[in-house]
Amino acid sequence: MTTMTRAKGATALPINTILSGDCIEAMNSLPENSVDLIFADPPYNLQLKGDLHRPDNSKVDAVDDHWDQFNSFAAYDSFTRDWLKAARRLLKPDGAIWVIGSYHNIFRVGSALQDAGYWILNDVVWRKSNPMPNFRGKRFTNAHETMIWASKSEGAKYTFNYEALKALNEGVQMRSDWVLPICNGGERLKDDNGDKAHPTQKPQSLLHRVIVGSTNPGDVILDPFFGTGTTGAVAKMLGRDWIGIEREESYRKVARRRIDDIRAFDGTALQVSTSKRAEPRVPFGQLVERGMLRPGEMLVNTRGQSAKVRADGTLVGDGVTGSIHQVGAKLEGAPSCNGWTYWHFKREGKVVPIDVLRQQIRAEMQ
Amino acid sequence: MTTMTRAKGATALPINTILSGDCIEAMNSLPENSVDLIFADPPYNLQLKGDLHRPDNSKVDAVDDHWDQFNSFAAYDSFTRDWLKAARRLLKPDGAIWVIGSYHNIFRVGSALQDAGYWILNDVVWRKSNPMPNFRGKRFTNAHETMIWASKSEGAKYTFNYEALKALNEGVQMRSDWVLPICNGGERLKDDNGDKAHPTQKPQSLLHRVIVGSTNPGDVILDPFFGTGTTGAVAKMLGRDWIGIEREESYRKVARRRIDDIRAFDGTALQVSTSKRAEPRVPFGQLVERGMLRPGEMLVNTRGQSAKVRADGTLVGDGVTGSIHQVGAKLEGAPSCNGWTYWHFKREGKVVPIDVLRQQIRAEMQ
DNA sequence: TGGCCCGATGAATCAGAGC
DNA sequence: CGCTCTGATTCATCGGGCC
Repeated sequence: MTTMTRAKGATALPINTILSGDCIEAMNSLPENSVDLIFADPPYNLQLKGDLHRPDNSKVDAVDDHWDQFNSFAAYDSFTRDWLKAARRLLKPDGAIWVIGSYHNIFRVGSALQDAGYWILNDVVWRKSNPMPNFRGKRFTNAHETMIWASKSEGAKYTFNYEALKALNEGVQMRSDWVLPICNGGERLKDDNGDKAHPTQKPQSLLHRVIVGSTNPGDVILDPFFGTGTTGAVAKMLGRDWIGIEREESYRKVARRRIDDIRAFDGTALQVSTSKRAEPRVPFGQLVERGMLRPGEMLVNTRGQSAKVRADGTLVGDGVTGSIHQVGAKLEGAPSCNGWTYWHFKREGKVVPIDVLRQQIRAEMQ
Repeated sequence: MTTMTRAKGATALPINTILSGDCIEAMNSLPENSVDLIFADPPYNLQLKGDLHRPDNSKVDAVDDHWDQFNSFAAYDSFTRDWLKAARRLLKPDGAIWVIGSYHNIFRVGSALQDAGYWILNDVVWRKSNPMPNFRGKRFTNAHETMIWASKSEGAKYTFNYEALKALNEGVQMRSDWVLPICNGGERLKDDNGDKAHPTQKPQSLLHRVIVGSTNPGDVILDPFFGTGTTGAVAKMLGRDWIGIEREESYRKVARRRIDDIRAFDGTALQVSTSKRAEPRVPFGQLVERGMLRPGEMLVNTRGQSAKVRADGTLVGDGVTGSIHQVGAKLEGAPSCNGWTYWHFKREGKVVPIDVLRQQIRAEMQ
């Protein structure tokens, strides 16, 4: 699988190869100004305390691997500065970098990028369509991760395939928020025991969008935290060259086998990246938040019975508190009720179904 | 509009007032540990080079006000550290802060928050349903902003109205990505010339969700970059007290007029759904004391296993003696168990969860 | 073969009161 | 502060087994 090409300088660039060892040392062994794109999924520095159980008492498989352990923010910052510096040396002047992270580390990474002279082009939010819930109800569902896209320096002529991304997005300009499912099912790589081969494998759809949008065929893409090689797999499919760096032999082994099995331009696994979303669900509470209905306002049904809107989007009526559907069902003595068509509000003497307001929101969202 | 209350210390807290002047000095004049929530929309440190024009050659009205100019990252970081420090002094130990920003500044802010000892709880993405397109087609549509929600320190007992937010989201737990429209139309405040009064006015819907989710009625909310007072307006509507700090008289004037025109929602509309955790605790032994269950009576789980009730409110089953929770956990081999939903008793041939008896007691208590 | 039900699981900084 | 005990808490998806 190893192929060597000559870079501008004297040193060879080991394209389509997985390098072993520490990523900073490995990067420093490569020629400067030789790489078109870097995609990096560094350790997130999660600081997990005790165990976490689901409500059904099953235990959550935590990311507690040794490679994610740092003693302090200072240690993490130092590590981040070092690998970002080594990475920047490798980038061609018009090259770019993507880094993915969560709130645990992404603010450190973003600051370090700016301090190192990179120029941030966008932050892009990966909105997970199926994230793990917050089991204890103590915070918001952690439903996204953040990617930072930056050029090597201000004013660089980075690659951006605007029309290709627009086509991927059904003819509409690609936005900075991408809705994509997490990596599971058949795409999730298993080890010989049938367990997941890597705790944080990224979906190919995410890399597909990154690579289509910010490289051209024949470009060289480096991933210094290669893991099980999603970057290399998608790069190969899309006719780009790649270099991976990975410390753990177990990950390298899985990645090698995976990439060897891929033929270029075999995009069957990527169909999910263009799949259409279902019609957006509009929570009734959003009508209250947006001021379309006031807390305290009365809704009425066709029989003239009424219920009061509360600040959290629940209704109070007939001695019951609950959703528009629940209170409607109670009033009707029915097992269920479509609150959207059941309830009405008054404006200028007229009685209007609340579904009209939902239609307005959907029209804006289109 | 000015109201003064006495804080714990000697200094008065000027609630429901807009303070003028520099936000750091103003914050330092207020008593420490006196504020429940801080919402901050600091300058974004935008670095716009030259004017931006739409495809039809019309000029985009950029954010280039003098208050948004910083000469370097170092100057911006210094400013950020200073106001975050002053803000942290004001927060009650169990208080929290929200800061909103874009990729230009949010990584600096996030790092500074962590360095100052705040503890990040979530980052929340405001996904704009109608953002300004990227006119030049050189980047992704900048379609979101990022908010960071943090407690004053690790382990603090921050306020999170989980059930209210879940109700707002039609019964599904609230995620870290919020889809809300930008502020325009009638909500957008105009100055006397009919131009927009403030370049970055935030939508009320955003503040509604923040305030419902992380404060209780009667709490004090401080906004050190008050602008045209969205925070104060929504706080007043929702029955919270507020303090604004704003340097520009023109913004203060618009904000004062705006907030004076608002009336608060009535008390029952402000009540939100609460968690079971808030309900009074009922010892299982009380069911025995009150004769709702007899000592010697057998309880059963859904698998038909049984345990005997003792006079002191403990159970004996499977060779174990202990609380309803302990014996249930032992039978399931689980780390914990909610005995109230796990155990059932028999009456007239029917199997009834013991939680029904707890509900009876709670109904009598209310 | 199809439909339904059940179990498993995913980058997670996930409790609070009482003594 | 530390220890003990109570008891609250989940969404989307995939795959396997069963009828």
